[in-house]
Amino acid sequence: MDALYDPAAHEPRIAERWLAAGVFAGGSAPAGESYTIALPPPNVTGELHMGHALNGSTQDTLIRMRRMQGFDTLWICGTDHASIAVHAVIEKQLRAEGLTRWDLGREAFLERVGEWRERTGATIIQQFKRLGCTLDYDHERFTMDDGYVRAVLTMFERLYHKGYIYRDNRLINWCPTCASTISDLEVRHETAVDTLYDVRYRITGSSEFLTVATVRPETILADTAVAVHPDDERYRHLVGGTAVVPLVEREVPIIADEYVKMDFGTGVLKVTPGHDPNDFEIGRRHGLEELSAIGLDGRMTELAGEFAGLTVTEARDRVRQALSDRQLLAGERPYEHEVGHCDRTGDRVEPLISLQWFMRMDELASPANQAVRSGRVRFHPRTQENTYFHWMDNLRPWCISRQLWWGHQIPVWYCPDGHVTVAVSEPGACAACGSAELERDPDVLDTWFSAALWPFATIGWPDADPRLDRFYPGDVLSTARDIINLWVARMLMMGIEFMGDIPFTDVLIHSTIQAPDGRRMSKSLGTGIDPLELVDEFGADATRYGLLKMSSTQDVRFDRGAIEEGRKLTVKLWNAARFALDKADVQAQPVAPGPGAPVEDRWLASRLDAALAEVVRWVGAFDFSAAVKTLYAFVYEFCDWYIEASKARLYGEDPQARRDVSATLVWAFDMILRMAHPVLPFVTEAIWDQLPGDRGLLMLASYPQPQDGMRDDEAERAMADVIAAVTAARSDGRVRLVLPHGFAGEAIVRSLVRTAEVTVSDVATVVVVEAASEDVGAARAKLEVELARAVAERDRARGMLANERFVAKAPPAKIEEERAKEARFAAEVADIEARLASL
RNA sequence: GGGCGCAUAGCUCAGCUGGGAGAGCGUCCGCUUCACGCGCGGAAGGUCACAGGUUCGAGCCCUGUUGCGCCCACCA
Repeated sequence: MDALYDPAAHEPRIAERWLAAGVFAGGSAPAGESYTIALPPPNVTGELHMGHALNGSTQDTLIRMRRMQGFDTLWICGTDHASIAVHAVIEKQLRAEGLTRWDLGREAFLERVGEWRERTGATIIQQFKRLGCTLDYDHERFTMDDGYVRAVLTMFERLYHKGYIYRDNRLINWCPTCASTISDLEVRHETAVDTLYDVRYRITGSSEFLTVATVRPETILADTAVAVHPDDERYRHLVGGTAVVPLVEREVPIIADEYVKMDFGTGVLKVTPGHDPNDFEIGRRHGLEELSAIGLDGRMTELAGEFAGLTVTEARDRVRQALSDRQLLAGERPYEHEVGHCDRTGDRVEPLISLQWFMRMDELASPANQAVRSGRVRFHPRTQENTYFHWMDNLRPWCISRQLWWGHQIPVWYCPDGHVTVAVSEPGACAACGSAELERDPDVLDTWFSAALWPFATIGWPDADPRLDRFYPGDVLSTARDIINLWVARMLMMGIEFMGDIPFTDVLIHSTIQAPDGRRMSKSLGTGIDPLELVDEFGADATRYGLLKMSSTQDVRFDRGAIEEGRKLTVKLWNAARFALDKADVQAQPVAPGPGAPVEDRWLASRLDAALAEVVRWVGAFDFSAAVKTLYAFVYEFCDWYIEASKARLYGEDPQARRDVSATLVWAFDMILRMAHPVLPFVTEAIWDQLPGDRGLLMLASYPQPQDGMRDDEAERAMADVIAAVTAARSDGRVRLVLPHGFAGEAIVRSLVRTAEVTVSDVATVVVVEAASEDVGAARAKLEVELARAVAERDRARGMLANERFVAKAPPAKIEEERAKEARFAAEVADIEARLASL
């Protein structure tokens, strides 16, 4: 074995071997239960970022452990076409060339997207391989491959026929740069400081005015009412009358609506159904006309008269000026409020009325909601369920059509009479009138519409596929918190609707790793840290370890030290293995220490089993940080104590002792490598590789079962004493050891002699009393230690019982507990005293 | 505007149903080269954000304050 472990020299080679084994497809363990995870599909052209690396590490740890435990595992692999995100990237390139997507036209644009995809490729999938992720690469899916498109269109058709999908003229969120609608969830609200203008509306048949406040004077041109609160005494007499909209001189009704806040400004609201979500609702309630002064091109429409053709910002200034000129501007002041922005482009969202496709989700939501409320689907951490419920309880129609080109084109055809035909493949004739003159809806679907099908469209749906029976419903969905509603909620709804069952039972919401300074990791801020650079520098194992250690139920700051710790652990394991391979008889059959084995061997078995049980428990509870820390602590304990202790026998004269300790060491490595493999797959496989005999791939070996029979309290206690005694001796320079009989601690002792700068003659290696010691003094010392400990414990219990208030007020059960403790310690003390006296 | 969460050692974080303040890194001291200096041992370092309250007892429960993060949201 190489003296230095160089991850770069081993990891790619090992990754190749895993891939060649071809066992990631699912179905590799037909006898076992299935265990399925669907990878959240990264964007086609994405690069592996910290979130992917963390999520990949957690999912791979789960998959590897379950595979080793005999489950038939499937980790679904693939990428997302990311409609709007890809548009944003390509159109930015085009802008740099002075072009727009319309200059190219749909076909050329899509060609360009194709080329770009070709060039940047699905590198992210390669990067997952580098991290050691055992995804089902052979069945990689793409949300726009043929089968998947058919699934998406089938879903659209079925939902249309159920009446969940419909076309409507409603107020939608319009992103001017995308030139498309976006959904409510794609709107970010940000604080902005604008100007609030007070504008005067003349009351018809009067010389009086009503003053309304608005931050968007240009929308006055589309006003269709003025509203007051029904209980507002000041204006009650005006309700039913009309007012005149400034500039356009349109007479509009004065209406009463509960929505109006009496205490805001003058308590009078201008109603613009065409450009404001609230006003839209008011308009629908009162049957108001819905006018548009702003067009889909972001410019003022014909309705705006003299302002037609201006951009919104230009129009705002000009309208302000015009109002001012006519003495209709009563005031203006800075105003801080929340403004919607496009999540992708950062543009201010323009609320506009437009004919779009919508999906209502209330009926679909109810069983999905129930699945979580009943606990069939559990979020980890649990608190994240609030996010889910809050959204699910307040669902509004989802605008699913996008005026984009890259994506699933809506499977709807219109005939000249405007009839609608919905079909998965192009129909020959209009379903209503038989006309052959059909034109397909040019719009595409929201990316999240197709993503909602991911857990089952990837394994065969809508066809009958045996994999659907085998791997659906899946088990775990691991993702970031920001797409709980965008994606997780919709997968639950669609899974229940189309598959009749939930797509997974556990939703892992992993932490967001922030930059070391606490800011969000982002390319644009320059705060990003490339996980691949970490892999290059520290190795994939170390990176996985570090990310898992950092992972938590809340956001954490990136800590390079955690990755370094991972590297230390990797190297430590490697070197420990090198020791065993060089010094022990590795041809020995692995033998678990039995009852007659030396105390340090029994201690090792006990500790190893405890650590194993803990790791299994933590991974099962999705606490990867705790799992990984347990592993680290155990490996160090093993190296610092067991390996040191083993040297006495290994380097000693007794051939039988040498054989025994070799058998134990080989056994320990066999166990530790299996145990650590899901977290540190590469280094463990590399070591496994060098063990003698044909063992096959460690990846495919079985995961050890914790066994209570392994626990050996006596050995644990004995070693605890040794460790305590050695530690104390080391620190105060006095070396007075109390060692169990047969304890092979000479290496430690030798080391102590050097450390403490004492000579061998100062060292008393003694035996424990249980071993029928010939050194009574040492045995007495050993018992004294035990006695002191028992007395200390007893005094602690007495401390509680001596507390009068405790006795007076503590619950009886607590007091009982303390009494029992005291009694137990008293008995122990008596026993030890008796044994001391007998010496 | 509503909701959720976080403030514990210089740094990054653990602390389960309230009864002994922890880990890793860093610092300091010492050791060592027969697996590993990517090593070994030890030490120092914390009125657990602040102010109240409940309790015999609070890092943990309650109230408030301050600072930070996130999610949701149709008040011009």
